This record gives sequence, structure tokens and C-alpha cells, in this order.
Amino acid sequence: MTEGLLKSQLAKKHLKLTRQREIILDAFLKNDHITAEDLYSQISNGNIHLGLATIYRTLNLLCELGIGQQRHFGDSKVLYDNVLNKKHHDHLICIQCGKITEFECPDIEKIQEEMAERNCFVLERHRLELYGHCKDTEKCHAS
Amino acid sequence: MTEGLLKSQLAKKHLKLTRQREIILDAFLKNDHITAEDLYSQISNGNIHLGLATIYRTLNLLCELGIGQQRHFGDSKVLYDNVLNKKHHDHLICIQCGKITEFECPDIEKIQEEMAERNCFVLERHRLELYGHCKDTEKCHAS
DNA sequence: TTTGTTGCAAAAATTTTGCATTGTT
DNA sequence: AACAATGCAAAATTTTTGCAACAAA
Repeated sequence: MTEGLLKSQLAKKHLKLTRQREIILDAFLKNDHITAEDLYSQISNGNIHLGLATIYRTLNLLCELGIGQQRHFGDSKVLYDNVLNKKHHDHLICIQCGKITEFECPDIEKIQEEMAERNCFVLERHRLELYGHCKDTEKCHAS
Repeated sequence: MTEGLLKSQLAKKHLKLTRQREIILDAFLKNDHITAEDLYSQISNGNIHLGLATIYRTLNLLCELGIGQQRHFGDSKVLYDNVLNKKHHDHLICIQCGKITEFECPDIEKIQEEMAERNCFVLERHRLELYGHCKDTEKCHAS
């Protein structure tokens, strides 16, 4: 299913389906947000060796195909967000444990449209990140 | 006035007021958002030479003092946002001309609080960026 | 067989750090 | 005099690129 997807997406651009691309897509889709380096480690742990450059190239390719999206979240490293079969969403990031939760909020998006218009601006896309403390684990319950 | 501010802020931390720090603060406050590299160029153009490392160190210091804040905006370079005497604000970024406009929106912030709560999350801060096309100049009016 | 892809190492790009020297308090 | 800051060059970090060998169409 995903293999088929990848293949057809690649075919459109006259690109080739390689074993490496299959491996990377598979690993990528098992995560919600991951860095190139971490994906590299995950794949290495499965005793498959791929060059880090290939990971970067493929991750960027997945973004072009609309399967991934780059995010920052204040870190120096880029996180690749798996957006396959997902609607647009924003993120809650726990400052303490690093947990990332996705959410949607049509109400906010509506107001954003208004804000854009008020500023003579045609909105294309947005990025909203909420940082705070999650109450999920003991170490994360808010003070 | 700003000199006094800088001096007193530094004194609190047993840090010293140097000519370089004055120059950098002055230049920084003339901008709303700027990269370290660009600030370096601006200062160089005034025929003053400072090391780039000093710019970085001082910009980071200004962030610790609450005068600046780091931002990403999707670029690889960090933008330093001048927040002296400003309330919290978010940003509209023009994809075409790069223009950055600041805005506030209490309505959105209210909903953010609700979203955080609904997700068992204590909100600390947020980051909202709207990307699109501004209608200000000919080259930027939306299609 | 043609063209795209990989792996590696080297390069790029951005930011930080070590250290001797200099400047502030 | 004591301590912090600067400048420079070197290092660190993250990502991209060139190119020869290889694999897919």
C-alpha cells in the first residue's frame, strides 16, 4: 500500500524506487516526528546500513512528495513530521519531557484568516506551536 | 536611556558594560528582526570592526536579559527579534518579499489556553507564524 | 543502455569555544 | 588587582554536494 504510493509518486517525477527509499519510508512512517540522525540510528539498529546523506536526501524527497514536513521546535536540528494521511495539525511540545502532541483547531485557523486579512495579507499556511508542561507523567505534572 | 538600562541589567549579573556591547545594542534596537550576520554587516558598514563571535555572544546575552528573542521562520539562520518595550506578539511573514509584520491577537491566545487545557497541558509560551503574500507592493499583491 | 541513486568523504553553513590579550570595575 | 570581555582561529554541529561505482527503468 505505501509501497505502491511511493512508487507511483516517484514515477510521476521519473524517479526510481530503490531498496533504500523503501527502507527509509517504512522507518519514517513508524514515527510521528523524527530527526534525520535519529532515523539513521533506528535503521542502523535494524542492522541495515545506509549513508546519512541518503537519509537526508530521501527525507527531503518525502517532503517534496507531501509525505513529510520540516519543523523546527526551537532546536538546532530539523524534525521531519510524518503527515501521510493526516490533516493539517499543530503541535503541543512539553518543555520537560519533550513529548509532542498533535492537535487541530479550526477556531484558531478562522481567526488567523481574519488577522491576515486585517493586515492585507493572503494567508498561505501557518505554524503554531504551544510550549508548556504536560501532566502525563509524574515528572511532568505542572508545579 | 537604553544605555542606562543595559548598564543596570548587566550590573545585576556582575557583567561589564563595554563599548562593543553598547554598539551592538544600539544597532540591534534599530532593527525589528535581524540575523547575527546582518547585524555584523550593518556595524561593519559604519566602519567599526567587531568580531562576529562578539556579535553572537552579545545577541545571546541580550536574549538572556529579555531584550531579544530568537526566532526561526523556516530559515537556517536564526533571527533575533527585538522585544524591548514590546508586548508579546506573533508574526506575519511574506513568502515573496520577506516582509515581517508583527501582530497581537488576544482571541487566539485565549483559544490556545483552552486547547492546552483540553490536552492536559499547562501552557508556558507559544509561537505562531502566518506565512502568505502581502499586498503592499506591486510584486507582492496576491494573484 | 540510459539515467537516476548511493556512499563516501569533502565542503558548506551557522554558531560556539579556547585562549592569549585587553578593557572595566 | 581582579575579573570579565574581546578577537581570532579552531572546532563543533547540522546539512549539502561532488563524484565514482552501482542499480533501476
